[in-house]
Amino acid sequence: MPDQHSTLRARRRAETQRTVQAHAVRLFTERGFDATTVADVADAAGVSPMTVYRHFPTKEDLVLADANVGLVADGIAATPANLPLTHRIGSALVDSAAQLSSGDVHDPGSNRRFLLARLQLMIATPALRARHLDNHYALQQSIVGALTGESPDPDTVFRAQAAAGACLAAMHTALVRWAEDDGRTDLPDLIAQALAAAFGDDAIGSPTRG
Amino acid sequence: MPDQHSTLRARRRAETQRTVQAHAVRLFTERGFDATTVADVADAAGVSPMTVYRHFPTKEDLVLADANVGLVADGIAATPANLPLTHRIGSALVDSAAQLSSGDVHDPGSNRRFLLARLQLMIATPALRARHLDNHYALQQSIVGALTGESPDPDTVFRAQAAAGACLAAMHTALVRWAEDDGRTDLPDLIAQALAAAFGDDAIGSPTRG
DNA sequence: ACCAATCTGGTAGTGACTACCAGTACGGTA
DNA sequence: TACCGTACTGGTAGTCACTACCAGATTGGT
Repeated sequence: MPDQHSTLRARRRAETQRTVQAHAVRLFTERGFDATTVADVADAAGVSPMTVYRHFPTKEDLVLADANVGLVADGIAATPANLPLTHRIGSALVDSAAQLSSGDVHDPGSNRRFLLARLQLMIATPALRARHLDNHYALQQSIVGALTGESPDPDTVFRAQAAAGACLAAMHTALVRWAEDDGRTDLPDLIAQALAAAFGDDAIGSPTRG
Repeated sequence: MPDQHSTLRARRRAETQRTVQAHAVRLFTERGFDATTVADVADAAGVSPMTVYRHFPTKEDLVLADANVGLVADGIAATPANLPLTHRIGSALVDSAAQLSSGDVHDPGSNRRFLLARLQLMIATPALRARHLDNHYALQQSIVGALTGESPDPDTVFRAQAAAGACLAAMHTALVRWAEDDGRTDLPDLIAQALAAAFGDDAIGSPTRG
């Protein structure tokens, strides 16, 4: 069997995923998440309900699915290990946000606009908000992994978990504010402000921004 | 209409709620949350499935429902307003945990044991974990309300939200550790340690413990 | 004894989600 | 070019959470 699967199949698969997710986010935004059935999404995307479930395990994943998982953890590993934990995590979060929130605010097809629409859905819909916070919990574990490496010391892991969870919660506050402002405020700035509010104004090093 | 409803009706209602929830947590722990249907819970509790839904809006609420909401917010208001935000929130969290986690570890009918069983379910089951984190989000809002009062200044609210979210995330790390240790460690101590790991060892004032 | 409010239960749905099965298109091979 | 294993897609039937809508029973106050 070919371990490197064909590019054509993979591209088609990614294509349908993007199409289905785009139609889903559009319909959810227009009519509301609960008022839109999976069958509606399937019809709009021109596929069968079965195909939707093949690509997205649950209806909620139509909004939550994100290809950019792991970006933060990679950024963690690139920070100097001698800094305090909250320093390292905070800088990585700010940098990742700078990468993800790039793009034009007014371009409706931009990645930034799509991210914003998904985020607004996640905040407004209870079921999505809950799942979104649980994703943060998973992200926290990957950050802890990047911070502690193979260290089996329970106390080290515990401290890293507490720091990572606190940083992510502060970032979440910034994300909510960003969504409420409809993306008009600079997201990395908001995250830095939230981190400063939680950990003190001097707790965050100078992020890599001009 | 009588605004103060009869004590007999209220007591019976609370009684059935306790019974149903106790059977639910027991069955969920024995067989797993997903493998147990609401009908199973209703049968075990000796009521109809309809009655279960009258008392608990969703299956998840059978585990999540907690009468002790508002305890933290009350504790916040009792803290001196001149302390840093994370100080005030942290002390209130430690104090609330001391009240809630009291009771014997070995007494299977104790409130502490029941709280522990529910917490272990919330951590092990993805759907419950997500809802639990969303409850923390609601708790965060109530803390912010207790902190800021009627202040309409957006920046004040933003800073309070960031601080409250960060403190709650640190507490959650402590809760997970407590559940993993099956309640053997002192919960207020764990929370204080988590807060110290996130905000620095000197960030938490002396909690009201001997 | 009577009324209003509440609690409880039954029925018939909707909708998310899951096997199980069949048809079809792709990718590599002879 | 013909062939075959694999993956993608679709249909059917079913489970289960959850929701109106309705009917009977119980409680509290008049």
